[in-house]
Amino acid sequence: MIKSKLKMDKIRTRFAPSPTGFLHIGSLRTALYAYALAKHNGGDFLLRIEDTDQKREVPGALEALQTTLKKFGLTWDEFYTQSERLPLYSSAAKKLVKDGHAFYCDCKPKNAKLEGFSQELRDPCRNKSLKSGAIKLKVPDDKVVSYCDFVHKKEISWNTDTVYDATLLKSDGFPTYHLAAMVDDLSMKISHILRGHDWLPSTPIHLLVFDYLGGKRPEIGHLTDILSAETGKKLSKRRDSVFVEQFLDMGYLPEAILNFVMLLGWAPKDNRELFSLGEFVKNFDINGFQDANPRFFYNKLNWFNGHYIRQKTDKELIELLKNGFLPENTDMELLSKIVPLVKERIAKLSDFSSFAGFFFEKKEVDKTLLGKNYKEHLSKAVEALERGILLDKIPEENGFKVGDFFMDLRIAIAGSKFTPPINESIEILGKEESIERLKKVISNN
RNA sequence: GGCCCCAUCGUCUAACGGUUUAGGACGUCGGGUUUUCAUCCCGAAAACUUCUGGGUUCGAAUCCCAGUGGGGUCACCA
Repeated sequence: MIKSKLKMDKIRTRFAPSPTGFLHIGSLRTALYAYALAKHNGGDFLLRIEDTDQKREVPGALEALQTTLKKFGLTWDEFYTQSERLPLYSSAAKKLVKDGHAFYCDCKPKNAKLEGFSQELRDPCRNKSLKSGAIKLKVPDDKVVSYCDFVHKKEISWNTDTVYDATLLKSDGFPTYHLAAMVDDLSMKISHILRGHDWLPSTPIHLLVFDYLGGKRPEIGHLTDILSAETGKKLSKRRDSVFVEQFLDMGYLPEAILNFVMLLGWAPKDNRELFSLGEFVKNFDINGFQDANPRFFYNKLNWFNGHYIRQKTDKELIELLKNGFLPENTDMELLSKIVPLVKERIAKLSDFSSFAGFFFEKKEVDKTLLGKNYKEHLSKAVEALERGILLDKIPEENGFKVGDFFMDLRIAIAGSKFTPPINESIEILGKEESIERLKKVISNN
């Protein structure tokens, strides 16, 4: 019997962000998939910083990026910075000129944002045989370039008559993405390029560059765009929360964000939904990629987050709450008593204050919420507390309706109809404070 | 506008030509547990039969074509 398993080269993927700000939620997903693709097959996952546009670089962005990636458990095996590899790109560009696949251009750079801008397909400098300036790709006429996308699992092709003479090396000596990324993917022996859908239209440029540079072209796959639930368009910084750090600040857990995002654009055959990073890597299947753009709905994110919050031990949850979700100078002993009561009531860490805020400060009591017998209810409760009698006995002894009695109590103590269990809350709050709050409501006409 | 991608419940998706009266999850609604809310458990509605119209086939959500609709992209940014 012949076991014919194709001996594949080692899988090597990369995440290649530019250090221009926070980590986009879509980028996190791209990184996750690239990581899983590599790790599922025992391969390497590289982090490559594409900092070839000095103007857009944001100080500190690189460090922030790495910190965030690590929070999600996405660790890399190798690290590269393009700005430290400049000679590689310029010599590659010069080789392309020498081989007749690129040319120098001394036109002044155009700005796409300017009004009346229109891209010319064939650059006027392509036959001038200039000896200096920017270097552009000499796109051949009427040729078909194609590749098989491993996300969409289909062949995609272009006629080069629709491809413009893209700039490869800028006049400042820095490469553009079109050059740098291809040179690097080749030299770093990347086996699979996984990137956003927005790169799909410029893929023919990259195919040409790969072919002219020589060597084995990596597999290429384009991930779907994540669409805004409201607009149905790509998530935008202006309207939507798009940065991972924003979600962290809102009180979403890394496990939940990761789990949510992995199912936007990928699904297993058995429709399983709960995955840790490790489980995802184990179950990862390249056939699970989706073709259609998903929408970012918060419902499921919230559900995942609630789920993962409940998975935490009280101690772990306290540590998480310490990251900016607690009132100033929170008493830790008090907190450890409160946390078990709110754990299954919150969907986000930031919900803590709305459920447990009354433990730390007196809340305004809206009298219209109280029942018509509230004074009687509260007076008996005060009496019981003062004499140390169990509150549970009060309704029966006085002929109160149990629900009404405790509801008035709840509102007077916490200022809300929705609270943690009121008996336990009173115990935590203390007899004195509780009595004081009840009396205040009784006397405040 | 040119080029490219896409199209199953409100949302994320399963179904890879026939076990489909299209399955699951979130959300919604109803019920149970509970002194509230939440958790948890049970159940229901939900895709004018898989955007529309053609074709291929004994048979199509699944393959092909067209239309329509949605998205992306057209820089010396990535």
